[in-house]
Amino acid sequence: MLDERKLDILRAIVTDYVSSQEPVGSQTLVKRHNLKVSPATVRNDMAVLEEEGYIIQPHTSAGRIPTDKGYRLFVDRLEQVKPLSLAERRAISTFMAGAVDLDDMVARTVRLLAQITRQVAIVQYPVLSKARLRHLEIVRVAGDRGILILVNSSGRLDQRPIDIAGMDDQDLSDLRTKLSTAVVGSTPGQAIDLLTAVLDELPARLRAQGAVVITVLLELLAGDPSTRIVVGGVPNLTRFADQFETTVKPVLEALEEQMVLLRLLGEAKNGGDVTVRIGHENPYEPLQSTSVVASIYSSDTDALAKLGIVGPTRMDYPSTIAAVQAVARYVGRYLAEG
Amino acid sequence: MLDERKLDILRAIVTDYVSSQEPVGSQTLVKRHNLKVSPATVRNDMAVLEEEGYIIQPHTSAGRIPTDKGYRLFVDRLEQVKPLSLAERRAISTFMAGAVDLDDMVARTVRLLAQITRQVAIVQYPVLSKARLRHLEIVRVAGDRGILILVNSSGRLDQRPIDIAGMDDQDLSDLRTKLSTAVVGSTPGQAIDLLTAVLDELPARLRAQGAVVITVLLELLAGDPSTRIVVGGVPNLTRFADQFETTVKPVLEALEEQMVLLRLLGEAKNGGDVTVRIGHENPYEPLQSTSVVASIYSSDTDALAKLGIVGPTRMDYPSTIAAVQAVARYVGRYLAEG
DNA sequence: CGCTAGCACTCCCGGGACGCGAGTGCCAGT
DNA sequence: ACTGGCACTCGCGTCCCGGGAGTGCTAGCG
Repeated sequence: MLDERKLDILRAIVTDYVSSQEPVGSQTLVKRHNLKVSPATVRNDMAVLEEEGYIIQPHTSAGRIPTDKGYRLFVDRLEQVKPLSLAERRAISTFMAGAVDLDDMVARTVRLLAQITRQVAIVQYPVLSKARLRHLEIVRVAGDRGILILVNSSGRLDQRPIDIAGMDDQDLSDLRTKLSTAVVGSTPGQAIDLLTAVLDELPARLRAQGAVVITVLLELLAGDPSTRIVVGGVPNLTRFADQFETTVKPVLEALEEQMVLLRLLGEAKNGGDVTVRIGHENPYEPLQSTSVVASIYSSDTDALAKLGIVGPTRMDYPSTIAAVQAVARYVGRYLAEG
Repeated sequence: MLDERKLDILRAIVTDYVSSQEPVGSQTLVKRHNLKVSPATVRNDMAVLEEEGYIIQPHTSAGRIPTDKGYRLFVDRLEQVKPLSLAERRAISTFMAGAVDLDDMVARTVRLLAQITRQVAIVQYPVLSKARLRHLEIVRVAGDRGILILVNSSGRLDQRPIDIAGMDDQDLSDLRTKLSTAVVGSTPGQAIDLLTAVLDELPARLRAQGAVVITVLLELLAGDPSTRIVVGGVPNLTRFADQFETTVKPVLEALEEQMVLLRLLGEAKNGGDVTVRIGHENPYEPLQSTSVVASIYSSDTDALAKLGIVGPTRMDYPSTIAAVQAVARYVGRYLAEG
């Protein structure tokens, strides 16, 4: 059905269209890719590709542009991932090297990704399901208000305000010790199980307050902390001002909605490979003419979180995929090392 | 020079132009604001206003639009701040009521502000210069890596990774106690002074490590934590797609730069009043055709931080100013109460 | 049978002409 | 000091038209 030459032609159409942003015709195609056949032959092949749905004409007597299906085939079978240049690799590692804490690392990652892909970057905060709790603290802030603080082995800090009315410093200290000994050293999942038993061991005097605190603690442990998502490189959208309605506007709207972002990154597979979702393949209606390139990043075997970019379907897939992959790997490695 | 009627006309031009987004002519002006004079008279007055630089014609034989100077006069002398509707006030308080912690509060504030002004909202994290340190903790995360944690009376948490190679748990505990007793209860400013003395009191064995930790701690205390800025309502820019080059693009670029945002909010005065910076008055070149409406928010007498919105110069100043003012007050009150 | 050269056809796009309408400035009159 | 009237300006939408890029088809060639 599609012989080698037709695939070559499709590949040429995609790359040309991506770089020129204009429908590409048979003649220019032959010239630019010095094919060994005549424009007429190319036209015949293009007619077939069009029948099969890989390319379309915006209007009669215009060149062809790839359809989503065409991009899909291109991504699946035709492209080879471009290795990053040495300069780019070096940029990545120096960029990440200076990170001082988790927040900073995520901020740097998103900037880095936006910069090398020149698209809008999305990075989800790491979820360390296997991370162990290292520390639990209760701090009196003022009067009846306190804060419950959790620290885990990845350096992540969680906090939640709690009501500590009616407890003196000794009470707080006791409660803290009880909770701390029960919970420190275990994973969030284990901790949830362990906590239910703690309440019974509390001195009667602390029961009521303890129950409140434990409830908050359970929420904190169970609540999915992965909800946090950071976005960067939004000004890159200005490159697509001509597609305002189809690209800029829907992307801006999507970026404001954490839920949408989660779904966009959502089905990135665990295979370590990069997931590409093209146009209508996106789980979010308005992003019909954009693509999402996403990947899981992880340290060791523990799946951590996802990151990716959003851009027009008409993007440079080989470079973008390579960049996302590289950044995901570097971040994973960085996390593993600390 | 400018009699009452001319001011009325300027006021009418501004409000009409803001709502219609089209240059406004003498005839429509007379009709819509049922002025007691004829279009010809209005034209004469407009000629004067134009000479004085308050309005211009985009081209001969078109209506007039306000200049930055015109908006300035309008804001300074002509408008009266629209009180918010009851529904809006109620929306504000219910919106803020559910905040669980500082992060959440800031997030809610930015969403709220974006929603009621329908512009891009900017909120700076509160800086509590008078807040007291409540707690200091050193946690071993893994092997040689630790975290230094500070909690202050406003519920803010700061953290910094530290190298704790060569210290056992007892050392850590000692160091923690020393630092904690020295510092807890004082303001960041005082703490900086106090810390310099602490090093001498440390047992010789802890000197080297202690110096490192104290250095980090000093950085943490001195470093301006107000750098953090949150942005929201970016999709509101889509309303101004027609002014892509002058409004959307520069704003998107400004939003990416924390420093620029700080400068934009920068000179909001302490007077509790709202600052309006119109067009060329902005300290950032590319924002020539946008205005910034900003205010300080504070609990009690302690100045906390700033918040505001960015939008086209052609915006509804009375409503926007009222909204920014109201939100700033509510947030301040909320912070004061906890 | 696959490829190619030639050719007629389609249709987008940019530029020029044109009329409409909103708006202006000016002047004479009240 | 204001107003009515009037000639003038100019942006904007519409239409028309020619050029050009690109196509599909067909006949011919190896």
